[in-house]
Amino acid sequence: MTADVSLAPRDPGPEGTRWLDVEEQRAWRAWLYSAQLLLDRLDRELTHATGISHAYYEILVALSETEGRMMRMSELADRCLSSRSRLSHAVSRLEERGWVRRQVCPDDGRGQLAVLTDDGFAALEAAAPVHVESVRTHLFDQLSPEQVAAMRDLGETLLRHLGPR
Amino acid sequence: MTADVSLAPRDPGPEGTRWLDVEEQRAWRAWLYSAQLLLDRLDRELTHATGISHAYYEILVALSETEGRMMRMSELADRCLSSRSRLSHAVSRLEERGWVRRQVCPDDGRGQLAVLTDDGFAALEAAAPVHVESVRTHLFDQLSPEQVAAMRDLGETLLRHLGPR
DNA sequence: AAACTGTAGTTGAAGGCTCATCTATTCCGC
DNA sequence: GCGGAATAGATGAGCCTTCAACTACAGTTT
Repeated sequence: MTADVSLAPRDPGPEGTRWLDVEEQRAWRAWLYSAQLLLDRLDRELTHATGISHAYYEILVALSETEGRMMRMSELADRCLSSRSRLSHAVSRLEERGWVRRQVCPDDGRGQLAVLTDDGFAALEAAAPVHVESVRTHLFDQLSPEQVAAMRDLGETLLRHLGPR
Repeated sequence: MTADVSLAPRDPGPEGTRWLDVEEQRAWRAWLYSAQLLLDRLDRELTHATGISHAYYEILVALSETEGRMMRMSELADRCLSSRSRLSHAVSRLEERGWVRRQVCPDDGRGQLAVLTDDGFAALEAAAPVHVESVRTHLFDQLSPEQVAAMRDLGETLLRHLGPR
């Protein structure tokens, strides 16, 4: 029924590949589908209700949390799990909206600071309740406290392996 | 520390928004980051090792699992959690690679069948072990059997809410 | 069978992401 | 303080996704 296994029957012998068994496939598919659907749903609802994609939202949030509402580009990229290039493009677009501006970093002539403007902060303030409600509706309202604990445990376990680099 | 809450202190009163508490934030952040990192990692490893993105991989897998290795476009889109438009573009690109071809649906003159070619199947056969190994390394090898069970439970619970529609 | 409505799929434009490349600045060893 | 290596960030091309039309066929009504 699933991806990775449909091929297993055709290459059954002991040839080194650690194929997934039926239970693993189910777990994997359930995780993958739910993750894709949830991320997609949250992004869509936020975008349609506020005009801010989840990617932009994360940038605005990161900036809003710092002293002075400003942050070095590369630090911001790390926080947002974004590549430098992607962040640079995104900040350019946020600049066009008037929500962020760039400023040369005083300490390091190579560096740039991304600064959240008042308009940007206002946009974030308007979007936050919408997003939180969305996360509640599609995630927390669906889960028991035990499942929330398991979700956290799972996430933190994977994070220890995957990053934060 | 996180997104959704950084704004909570500034709008503390009882104004209707069900903000996340500290525990919920941790769970949410852990899930979000781990999901983004894992999806990204798997896609990157597959793409770099085989030239097949995860999105393409899912299309090839879906086709490979059917009788005759062919499927209606819209059914394929549903299986891959893809929009019709996105799938249509993707199939066009796979057609250029010679991995899929289109064929008018005999039953329904409006419909198209996407058919996996032998080359496409061969490409999938080459990619599958790479992908499975990646999923094992970054997911299953990191988790206890209990965590795998929890992951499945979580995914299935969310799927009941989010779809499949 | 003509007209309407709904469904299947495609298309093109616009925005977003990735990758490779490029510039500017800092750091390091001498 | 000079020259090379490393770092910060920007940029442009190409690919991918989305969105809003658009075409074509099917099913339904009259």
